[in-house]
Amino acid sequence: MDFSQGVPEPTLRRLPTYCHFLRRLAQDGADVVSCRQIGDALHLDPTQIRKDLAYAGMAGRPKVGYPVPELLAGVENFLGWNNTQQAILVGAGSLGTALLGYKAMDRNGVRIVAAFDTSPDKTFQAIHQVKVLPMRKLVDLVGRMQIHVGILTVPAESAQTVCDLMVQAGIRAIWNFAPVALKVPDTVIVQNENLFSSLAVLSSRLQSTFQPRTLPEEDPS
Amino acid sequence: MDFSQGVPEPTLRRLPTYCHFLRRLAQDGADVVSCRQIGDALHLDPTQIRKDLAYAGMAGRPKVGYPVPELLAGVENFLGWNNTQQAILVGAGSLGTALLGYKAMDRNGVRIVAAFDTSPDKTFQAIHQVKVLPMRKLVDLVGRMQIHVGILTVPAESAQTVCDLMVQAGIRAIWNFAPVALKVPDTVIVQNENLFSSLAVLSSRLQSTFQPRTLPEEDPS
DNA sequence: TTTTTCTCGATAAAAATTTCTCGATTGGCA
DNA sequence: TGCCAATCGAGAAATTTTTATCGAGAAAAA
Repeated sequence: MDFSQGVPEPTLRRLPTYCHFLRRLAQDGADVVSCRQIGDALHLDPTQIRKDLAYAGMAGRPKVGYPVPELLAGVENFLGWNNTQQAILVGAGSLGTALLGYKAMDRNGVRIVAAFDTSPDKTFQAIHQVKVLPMRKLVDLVGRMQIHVGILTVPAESAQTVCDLMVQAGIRAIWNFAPVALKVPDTVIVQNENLFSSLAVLSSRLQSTFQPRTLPEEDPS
Repeated sequence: MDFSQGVPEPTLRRLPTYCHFLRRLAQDGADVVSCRQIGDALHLDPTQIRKDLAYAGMAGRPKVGYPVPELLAGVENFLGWNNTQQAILVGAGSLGTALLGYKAMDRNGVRIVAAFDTSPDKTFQAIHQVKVLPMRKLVDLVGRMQIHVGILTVPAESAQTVCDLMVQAGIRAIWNFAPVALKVPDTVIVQNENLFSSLAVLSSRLQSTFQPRTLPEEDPS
């Protein structure tokens, strides 16, 4: 397996799906699982799954498959989900609030320890048991608690400003929900998440079922 | 340009980003824009942008670029954002609530006209001006209002059941936030959105900056 | 024990996507 | 007018990702 280029992003994106499925399998008490089974359940090609798992360093046994507990632990470990990263969230709007409410976050490698917002209505309140603090506390808290992950759920206009603040505070990785290309030093990782990208794929596909985009064979002019 | 295979998904995912940028340009009163400019702003390759725009059927002029208003209108039209689809949302949890609060949804081709939830605490309330109804009203409302888009923000356990209900009601496209591979007839479009996929890429990358995954050159045993 | 069947692992082929190259077109400027 | 610089558009090349093929290993069945 070629690791020189790092693990492909599509592989990384599929691994959490496997985790979720494996957790359920483990709960049901399954000992082993084959790529075929995973593929059937997840509508994916077994070969691809085998390759993804190989990237994560997992090996199986012919005719048997992979031992479920080891596989789950291995993939979670590979994704860094066993030593949970502490994170801060900036922007306690509706999306920010939703993320604060996600209990599952803990089991997915990230724990939000504090939120920040500019609105005085929100600061010093708690949302889903997480305290919301004013922005001026950010740099100090991040530095003191050695936090590496920042979640950015502010409007597009303020995204770069907040991003700069995060970088200044020592944040190493930013999960960015603002539809903006952030400028950061190349020591900082930015992972963009744009919900509307996904929605665009949907509505574009839906539209083309109504009026298929056909290319004229010959120009009939 | 080859349309026989349809528009590539990566292209579709980038188009909304262009829209967002173009809207700001249009507000600032820019007449024309070149791929270079867009690329600089969005950290993308100009050639790729040119190709994406060509897929959307847009043409520019050498030395000048693309006229901003036409380009914006053209891309929005291509994405089906000018004739907004009505949608229902099922699962008024924290994520569902966040989506209901997204004012921007309207400008992105989808308007949520009703929400559904099993919890009696939530039904017949309104969240962000959208009424929450009990599940039993779903089939009738979808049929009566000729709604084609369903947004699925329920827990994994109930996702397939709700999905079946949507399909039965006549939904043609499902935006699925549950980490489950839904089974649907192949006339129905499913667009999966898994926030944790994105988070996994982030945490995996972050982890490898701490302890790079190196492949041993030679086995030193 | 031998055969059959299933699954992994590695390699190769195919497909999709991104990046590069180059000629053509257009506006600005001397 | 004629040259220069910028940009598009199309095709080629390179890269990445997915899918297919095949041999080997291991359990189950004969």
